[in-house]
Parts: sequence; structure tokens; C-alpha cells
Amino acid sequence: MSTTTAPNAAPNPLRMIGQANRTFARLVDAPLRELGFAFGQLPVLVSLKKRGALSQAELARIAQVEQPSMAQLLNRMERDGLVRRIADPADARSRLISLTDQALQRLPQAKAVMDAASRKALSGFSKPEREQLDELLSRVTANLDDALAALRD
Amino acid sequence: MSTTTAPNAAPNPLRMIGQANRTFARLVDAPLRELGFAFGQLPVLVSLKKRGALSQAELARIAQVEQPSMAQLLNRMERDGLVRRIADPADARSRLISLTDQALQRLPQAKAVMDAASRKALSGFSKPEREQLDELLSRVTANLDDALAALRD
DNA sequence: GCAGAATACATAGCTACCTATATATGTCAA
DNA sequence: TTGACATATATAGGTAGCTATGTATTCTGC
Repeated sequence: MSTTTAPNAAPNPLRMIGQANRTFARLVDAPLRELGFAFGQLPVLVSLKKRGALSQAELARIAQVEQPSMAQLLNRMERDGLVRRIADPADARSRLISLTDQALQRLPQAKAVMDAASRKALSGFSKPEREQLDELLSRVTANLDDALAALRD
Repeated sequence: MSTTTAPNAAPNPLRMIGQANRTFARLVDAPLRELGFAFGQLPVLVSLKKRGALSQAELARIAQVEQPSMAQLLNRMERDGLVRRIADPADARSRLISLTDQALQRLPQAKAVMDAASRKALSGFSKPEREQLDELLSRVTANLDDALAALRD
């Protein structure tokens, strides 16, 4: 009946999800910071590398965060020399975001850090188990997205 | 080849975990706020109800957050009249945290909000699927905790 | 061709985490 | 019994998200 490892009885999956998320972020924080990056920036960096210059709105949609969250993230990234915002010739409201050379050069190392942490998170998982986890998690996120969308009516 | 629902190709489980966590928090945010509570407070509230007055350090351990995170959370909870800090007669460094009557009265409704959101998140899951998810997630969190502990040597 | 709706972004202010570091108290061993 | 270490909390400053709201531009229907 001891609870040395699990301080709380109920293994609520949402509690574990929150815990996993924070622990993962802590795990990659220091090595990413050494490279000049931060945890939340990776989806932006990867998308910009893959797809070239994008608008803030597109980046927010890709990263699935709200527009002000993306605006602030890009502010920090611009401040840190990872990203440039240049006026969109086709739309005066918008600016196109693109990677700096520095970001482009160091991105592979950052991806390696993320991949290594992901591998650690899934160590001991067979391929069917990984697939099972992906499937169950995507059903959870779909359910949650539906429930949130139902509120926004 | 359209990507209307999933804007990003790779179904990285850690990405989905982050997404699930944020969507869950957004889902319960408004109803909890209406009750005078917030998302991060629930582990504290539940623990204090179950186990009586506890120190800040114990609460941090239970909620699995760092001590300064818990200190700030308790500051906000005290400000909002949910919690009291009284000097620990046995240790002048410490203060014991306890629930106010207001928090105690409204807590059942807050738990109902959380439970309803959890049920939504897991809707369509059979009992074996829920158990599978719990098991896979607890292995992920254990792996991540181990990896983080390995850094702290 | 223009008024109103929609869109793109910015800003303000909040929660909830984190690391690093400081301060006060307790504990224990020489 | 006192000095060194350990423990409990506080503070400073940062990231990353959120809602609500404001402003500038574009689009659209009449």
C-alpha cells in the first residue's frame, strides 16, 4: 500500500498526460536552450523549414495554438534571431515569417534533441504498442477537440 | 492529400500529449472559473480535502510540481480565498495549508466539472482500452521521469 | 463604390509552469 | 555547542499558453 512512486491513487489519464507533457518539456529544455532554441518553437521551426515562409495565422493553425500565443512566440523568436518577419506584398495586414540562416543551421541538432527525448519516452515500447498509443491518443485529442468545438457554438 | 483535420503529418505521441493537455485545460477553464477555481488547483484542493492540512512541500510532491510553482499557486489560492496558511507549531520554517469553507463547499462541483471533461475525453473507449491507455501512459511517464532523474546526477 | 463583415495581427493581463538563487530554521556531529 | 549541512519557503525572471479586445486591411453584397 506504499505510494513511493505514485503519490496519488487514481491513475487519471489526463493527470498523466499533463505530467508527461511537463516532464518532456523539462527534459529537452536545457539542451535546446544551449542551441539557442526553446521547446515551443520546434513546430514553428520545422514547418518553416519544410514549407518556406508562412504567415502567422498559418503557423498558429499548424501548431494548433491561438493567434496571440503564436504572436508572442514569434516575438521571442525574432528577438532571438531565429526568424524574420517581412511584409507580405499580397496583403498589407500580413507579414511572412521565415527562418534565419542561424536557425536553419542549428535546427538539425534541435530535432535530434527532440527525437532522442521521444525515443526515451517510448523506450521499451514495441511497434504495436507505439501504434496503439498513437491511436488511443488521437482518439482522446479528437474527443477533446469535439468537446471544445461544441462549446464554441 | 488534404489536411483539414490534421495539419501536421507525423502523429508524434508527445505532440498529441501536449495538445490533449492544453485542450483539456481549455475545456474546463470557463466552468471552473465560474466556480471560483482554476485548472491547476484541483490536485491541491482534492489532496487537502482528503488528507487535511499539509505543508507546501508535501503539496508540491503530490502535484508533482516544483516548489516555487506550488508557492505561486498557493499565493493565488490564498488571494482568492480558497486556502489558508497557518504557522506550523512544530516547525517555524513551515506553514500548514488548509481549505477554507468556501473551497470545501464548492469543491464537489469542481470535481464534477473535471470528471465530466474526463468522461468526454474518453468517450467511445471500452474498459480494456482505458486500461491500455493508462498502462501505456504510465510507462511513458515512468520513462520520462527516469530520463529526467538521470540528468539530475 | 462603399458600408459592413471578415481577416490578420497586436496588446493587455491572466494562469501555470520552469530554473536559479536567497533566507530562515532545524539537525547533527565533532 | 557551534558550525556545517539540510530543509522549508520566498523571490526574481523566464517560457508558453489562454481570453478579451483593439486596429488596420481586405473582401463582398448591394
